[in-house]
Amino acid sequence: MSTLLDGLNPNQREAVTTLEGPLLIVAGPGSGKTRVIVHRIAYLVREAGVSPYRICAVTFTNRAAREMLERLQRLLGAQAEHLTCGTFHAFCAGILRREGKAIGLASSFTIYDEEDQRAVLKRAVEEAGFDPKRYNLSTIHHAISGAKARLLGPEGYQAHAHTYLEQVIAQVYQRYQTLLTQSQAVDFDDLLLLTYQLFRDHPQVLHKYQERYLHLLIDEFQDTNPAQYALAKQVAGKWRNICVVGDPDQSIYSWRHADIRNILDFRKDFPDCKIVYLEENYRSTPPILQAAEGVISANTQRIAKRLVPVRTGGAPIVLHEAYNEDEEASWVAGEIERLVRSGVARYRHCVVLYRTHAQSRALEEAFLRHGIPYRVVGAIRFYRRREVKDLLAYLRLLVNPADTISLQRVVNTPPRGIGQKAQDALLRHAQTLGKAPAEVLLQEGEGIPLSGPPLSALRRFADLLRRLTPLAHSLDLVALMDIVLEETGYKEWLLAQEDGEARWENLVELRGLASEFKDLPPPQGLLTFLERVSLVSEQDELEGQQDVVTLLTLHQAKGLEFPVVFLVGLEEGVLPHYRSLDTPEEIEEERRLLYVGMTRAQERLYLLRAFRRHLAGGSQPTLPSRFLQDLPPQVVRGAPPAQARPTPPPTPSKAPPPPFKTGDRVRHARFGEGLVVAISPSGNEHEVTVQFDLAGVKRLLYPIAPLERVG
DNA sequence: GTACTACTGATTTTT
DNA sequence: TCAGTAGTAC
Ligand SMILES: Nc1ncnc2c1ncn2[C@@H]1O[C@H](COP(=O)(O)OP(=O)(O)OP(=O)(O)O)[C@@H](O)[C@H]1O
Repeated sequence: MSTLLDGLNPNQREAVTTLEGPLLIVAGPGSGKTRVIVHRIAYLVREAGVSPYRICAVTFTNRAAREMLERLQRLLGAQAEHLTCGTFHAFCAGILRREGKAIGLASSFTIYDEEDQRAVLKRAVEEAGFDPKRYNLSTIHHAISGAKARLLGPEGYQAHAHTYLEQVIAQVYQRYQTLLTQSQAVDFDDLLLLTYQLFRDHPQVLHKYQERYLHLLIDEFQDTNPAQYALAKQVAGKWRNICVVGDPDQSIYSWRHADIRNILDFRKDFPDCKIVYLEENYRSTPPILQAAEGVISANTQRIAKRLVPVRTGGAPIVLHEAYNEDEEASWVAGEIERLVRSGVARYRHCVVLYRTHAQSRALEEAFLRHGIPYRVVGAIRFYRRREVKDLLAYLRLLVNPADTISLQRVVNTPPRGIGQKAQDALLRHAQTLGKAPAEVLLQEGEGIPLSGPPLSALRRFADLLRRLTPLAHSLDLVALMDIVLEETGYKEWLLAQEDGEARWENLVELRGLASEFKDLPPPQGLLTFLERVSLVSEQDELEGQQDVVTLLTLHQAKGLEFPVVFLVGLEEGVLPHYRSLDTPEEIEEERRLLYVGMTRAQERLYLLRAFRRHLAGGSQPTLPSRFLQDLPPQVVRGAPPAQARPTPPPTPSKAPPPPFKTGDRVRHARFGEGLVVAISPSGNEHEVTVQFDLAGVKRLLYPIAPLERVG
């Protein structure tokens, strides 16, 4: 009966059995946070008699959601199916599908991925009258995404736009949003923002969900953004049974606008909240935990937490310095071989973690040489492959003719003689009619200012669309895919391409994935499939069964645990990454990334660095990561720590004072231009506080940060 | 309109 | 080092 509480310590029990009111759980890695969420849900259902239908659990990744559901299925059986369990994005997508009408969004709306968003953005920049080459699309995209994460629509952003660049962005944002709306499409951030606005402006819709969700639970709360927190407050507004779980030291997504201040705000917004601390670590051996503590305690912007290992004994951390990345990889491969041969571990117990995907290459080569089975959770995601996106674009277009980006993608793929000029004519014509281009084609297609071969090519394409569109509503998904591939000539064309066979295989695989949805009634199967494809990424498919070594980025490793962990590339420029060296905040986040990586390990932890590494062309000498200095020597075996602490980065003993003063305008390679607010000496450097036009206030170390005076 | 070549420019992390 | 693009030739 109370087996649910048996495997829990007193604090965990308290967190599981405190059912009423707001609850904040703050705890370090391996302290059982996720376990508490799972058991709390099971307890709510089994002991408190709460209907699973009335519980909503939010996770950080789809994979985490699936794992949580699997664990709950074991505890609750079939009842678990009625739980709502997913990421904020998936949760919002579902709400918008059902309730979007209220804000003018058709239930067949399309979710644009990064690439699609960029295409829209480029067009928005042009249409707003700016030269897309003069503005960095990534900067603008990041700014718009940041605005949305802070719940600012175009008008709201405009109101805060002071500098010229911000004004430009405000106009582009406005245009970008119009284009999305016209295409009945949303980007990732819109999923959150639009749901928030829907709830805000349509109380009757909000009430429905407020009433339903008696309990809301949020995992990895330290990596939520303001929009997500606002949504959580809306949904929990009626019952106020909101339970959030997080660890500020594991916050590693601030670049995606996550904000740890949500934890502080939670205490302010719910002053009656109960706070539970979990202070026992069940995962790692004491040396691993001690080493990780050593690293994280060097962060200044942090509140120390107690974290006591439950386990005893344990091997010391192994530090290894290799000559270059190839030898680093070989060493890892050799060590894994040794562990497996001696029966200490199996392949599937080992994981190799790195800062960037590019680092996986040397490892893969070494594993191939050594005949070690492995799996990389890659950067080139399956669903982003050209041929996969082409087919998906055809499918999207059939359910959402307003989707102009998809139309542009497929209208001349395979080549049909509809070039840039014909496409422009169609787009312009549609614009004057106030309709979507594909709708113009579907309806009559007359009046397009074209003649001759381009016009007949366009007419043939219109016929194709007219033939295929009704099939989306009558055929099952797999049959539909087959017909589309045949009728569009895509299959034939693809197979005639250079690497056509291999790319065709990807479509066969996609078809296999789609078969899961083939039994849903016609348009539903397609809609569900398209949504899944937009929200699910490859690492969500991480299956634990096969006996292979796993290769992951540090970000992907969040929330996982492995008996044996190898962390490679512990060098200045790699970890901390050279693109994250400019502000103390960025460097602290890099340090947290290392902390997250180290605390994945249960039994054995290896830290590696290479003396030389391939960067931008040639092989270059490296310096050991500054974070290695903070490893307590008594828990480390391997290269003497003294070696790991030559002078911190390339700082000459006395740096020159900055050639600017408070009030001057300066330029930074990444943050753009801004105003110097303060300068103060800091060690050998000067800490310069700059109010950037776009990037906000940053503290930078001159001359480490590339700042130059302008004007 | 299409296909190829030569050049440029920029290099993190992802729901 | 390489990928994406702009420009050119057919
Ligand atoms: N009371 C307990 N008794 C035994 N094992 C426990 C207990 N609590 C947690 N564990 C184990 O500790 C490990 C870590 O738990 P869990 O993944 O829930 O921690 P977490 O706090 O979510 O970690 P992280 O923040 O690093 O993701 C798991 O293997 C879990 O089974």
